[in-house]
Amino acid sequence: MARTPLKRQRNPKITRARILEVAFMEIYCEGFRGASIDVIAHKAGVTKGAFFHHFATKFEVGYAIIDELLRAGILERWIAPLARYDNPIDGMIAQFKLTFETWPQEYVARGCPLNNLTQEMSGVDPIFKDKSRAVLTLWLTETERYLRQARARGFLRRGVRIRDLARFVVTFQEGTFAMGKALDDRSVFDSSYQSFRSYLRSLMPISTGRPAH
Amino acid sequence: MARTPLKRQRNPKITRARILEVAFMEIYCEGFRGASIDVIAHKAGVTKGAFFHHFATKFEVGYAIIDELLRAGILERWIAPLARYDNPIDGMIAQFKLTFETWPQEYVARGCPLNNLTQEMSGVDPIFKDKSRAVLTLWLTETERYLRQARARGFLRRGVRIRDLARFVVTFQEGTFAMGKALDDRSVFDSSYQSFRSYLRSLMPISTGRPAH
Amino acid sequence: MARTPLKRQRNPKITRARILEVAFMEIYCEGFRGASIDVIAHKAGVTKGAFFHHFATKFEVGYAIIDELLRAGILERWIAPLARYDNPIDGMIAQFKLTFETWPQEYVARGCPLNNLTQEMSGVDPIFKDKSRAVLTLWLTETERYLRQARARGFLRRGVRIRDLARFVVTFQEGTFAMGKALDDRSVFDSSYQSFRSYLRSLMPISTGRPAH
Amino acid sequence: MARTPLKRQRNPKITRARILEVAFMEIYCEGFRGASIDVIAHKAGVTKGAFFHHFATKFEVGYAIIDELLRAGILERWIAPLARYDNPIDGMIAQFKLTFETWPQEYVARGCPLNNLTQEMSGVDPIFKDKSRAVLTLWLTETERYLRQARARGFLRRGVRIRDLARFVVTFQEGTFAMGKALDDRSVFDSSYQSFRSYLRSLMPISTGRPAH
DNA sequence: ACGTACGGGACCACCCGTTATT
DNA sequence: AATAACGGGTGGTCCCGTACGT
Repeated sequence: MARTPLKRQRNPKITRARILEVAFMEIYCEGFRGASIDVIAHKAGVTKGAFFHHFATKFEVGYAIIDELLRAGILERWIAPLARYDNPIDGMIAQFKLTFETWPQEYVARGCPLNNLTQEMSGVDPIFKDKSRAVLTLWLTETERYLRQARARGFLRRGVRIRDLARFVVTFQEGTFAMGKALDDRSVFDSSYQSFRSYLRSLMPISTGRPAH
Repeated sequence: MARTPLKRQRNPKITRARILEVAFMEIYCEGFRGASIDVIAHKAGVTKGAFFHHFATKFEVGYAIIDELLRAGILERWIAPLARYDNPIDGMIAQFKLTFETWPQEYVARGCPLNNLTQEMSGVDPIFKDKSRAVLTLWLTETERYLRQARARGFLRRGVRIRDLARFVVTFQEGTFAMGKALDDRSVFDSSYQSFRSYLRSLMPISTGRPAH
Repeated sequence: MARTPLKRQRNPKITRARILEVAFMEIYCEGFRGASIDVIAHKAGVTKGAFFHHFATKFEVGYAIIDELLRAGILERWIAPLARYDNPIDGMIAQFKLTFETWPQEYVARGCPLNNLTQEMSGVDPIFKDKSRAVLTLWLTETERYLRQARARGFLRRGVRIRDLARFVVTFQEGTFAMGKALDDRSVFDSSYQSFRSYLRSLMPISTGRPAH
Repeated sequence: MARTPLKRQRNPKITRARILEVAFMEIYCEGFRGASIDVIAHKAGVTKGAFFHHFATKFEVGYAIIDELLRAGILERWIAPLARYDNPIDGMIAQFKLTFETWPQEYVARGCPLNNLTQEMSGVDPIFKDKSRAVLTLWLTETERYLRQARARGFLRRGVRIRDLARFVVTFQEGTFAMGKALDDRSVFDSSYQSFRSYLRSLMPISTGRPAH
């Protein structure tokens, strides 16, 4: 059979997606500045010409990662699942646990992709800041929505301030990722889970008493 | 009177300290990779030769920043003050408040220097990871020590797991810095304070009831 | 009445002309090397594919600019008008004045398009050299023709060397454009006009005395 | 004898001068944009690191070429020699002749270095424009000075406008270089010389009649 | 201890041109 | 005829580090 002359693939959507995926991984592993376009292009099996056809600058890939991948990640991992719970508080506790329990061992020391990008780039480039703020705001807003729902359904005490609590929920997750990364020790995930559950339960009405786990 | 030569004083200690201070600021503002040795040297009023005389590599300054500056920062800002409280829980709540209340406005969007460095570099260089882990461990260990003290003094309920709580205390501070940075909004500092205090108080014995703040 | 589709008209002639016009302007403003095909295509409202459909290479546009636009410019601005004068010397003086008086202010600092292209590219590409030489030769030849006519009609002194004078006429115009561009000061145009007229009149027979202007 | 390990030369003045000289030649031959820093560094026997130690940007070399080399060239080739003539008009005619007679054959098609740089870059970068304007202004000013001297000494007719004449002298030289380059024919140099002499003599007082050459 | 010339490498961006496709 | 994906390659810049010199 004649050697097919390495036919040039011509599928822009797939090419772009592949570049984006590879770029995400490279940036996640090496940091935004540590990632090299040459390497990304090479690993994605395209040339730099193709790379720059799909993304005008390196920053643009970063933006796309936030807008397309990380945002979707939050939606999938946190927001969408909450809809399945009658008691959103239970849902949050469960999702918290699930998130960190299923977090791949090799990524413990890598932390949260969104947090990494934000920490590294939000001070450098205002668009990065805007975009990560947008995703975080989405995360916060949706969390707030579910917390309000929880309160309406009687799963939260009257005095609880929804806004502060939503911020706690997100803040503590980010902090947990950061600690896991810094200590490279996933046992902090469980510690965090214990505290997370403990705090949230302390805000439930007394009547909702339930077994200690 | 002898001619006092105005020529540059050759005081290695001072020179080193100045370089370190400038490097810290540059790295804090631009990130480790974003900071340039040329710029650091220039801002410190020395040449690159002087820089490399005091620090063998760029990484070495990073190490020194963690070992000397950031470690000292934790000690001063958190650990040392706790000794002054009879009730360490009150101390932590107060120090949490103080830390974030006095955090300069222009640094809100810059976050925690230790966290920044760790996030950016711990995945790149093992020594960075070791060193930041060491500082974090110090922070955790000392916090644990005071928590144990608190429990011994009856300021914590029996069932509270000290290790988890210590991790919470540190994790939540890191998370708070990260959120403040990402959202560039210091109002999250107050939200975090409310949650922090709320959670810690929920772990106090009931008898210790105190005014609503 | 048949549906006139508003979709892009596929009129190769017009497309080509538009590309050529835009390319001329870009190259005139940015220089040949400074001009980008992407930008030209974009400004012409076509894609790069269309560009390369009409011009095999970037150089080809350059050639077309000389062959079609610049050559026509010389004919219109200089050669054709001379035919309308009984005394070609008067014609040249008048056309010299007209050329520089009507030269748009915003193009003073841009100089002569032909001269620019020639200066930049004649040393790089032999075809550029040939083509600009051809246009210049046309300019020189036609000027010579009119000068000979002038001498035949008694408007030039016997001893005047036609070839040298023709070269002077062209050379000095190029020099004037270059000076105007370099100094970005159109007052040099008037200075040049004074010298041009002064020199040409000094070559007229004495009898042709005329008012001091 | 042991191999001397290619001792690193450490002579900044010479290094800089060598880079500058090579850069001048490369830019003169290839144009500013056509010249490559890699090639310049290589031909100068230094690395890019050394290049950028001496010149912060490519533009800076261009600036230095104008400020240091081209300016000196005008002074040496034109201004200084005029001082040696009792009759500056004769001096200019003689220097005009000398300039173009001694112009190396292989550089005829390259034109005037100052003119080349100016034509290519003055429209692109304002500093280039300023710097070349400064050199041209020097050239014009000094020429004017000698013309005034000539008039004072009775070598020019009363009515001659010094400013216009100075501009003519410079403009026509630039034009001559441009024509020589474009036609790649040094015979235009002689044509220009004839016209130059002819025009300047036409401005001398009648009494100063001299042989036809 | 410090100054500075210099080495060598890497990175982002761009650019011209080709080719598959409609 | 015209589009857009893609190929390669180069170019300027900057950066960390070395080593020579004082």
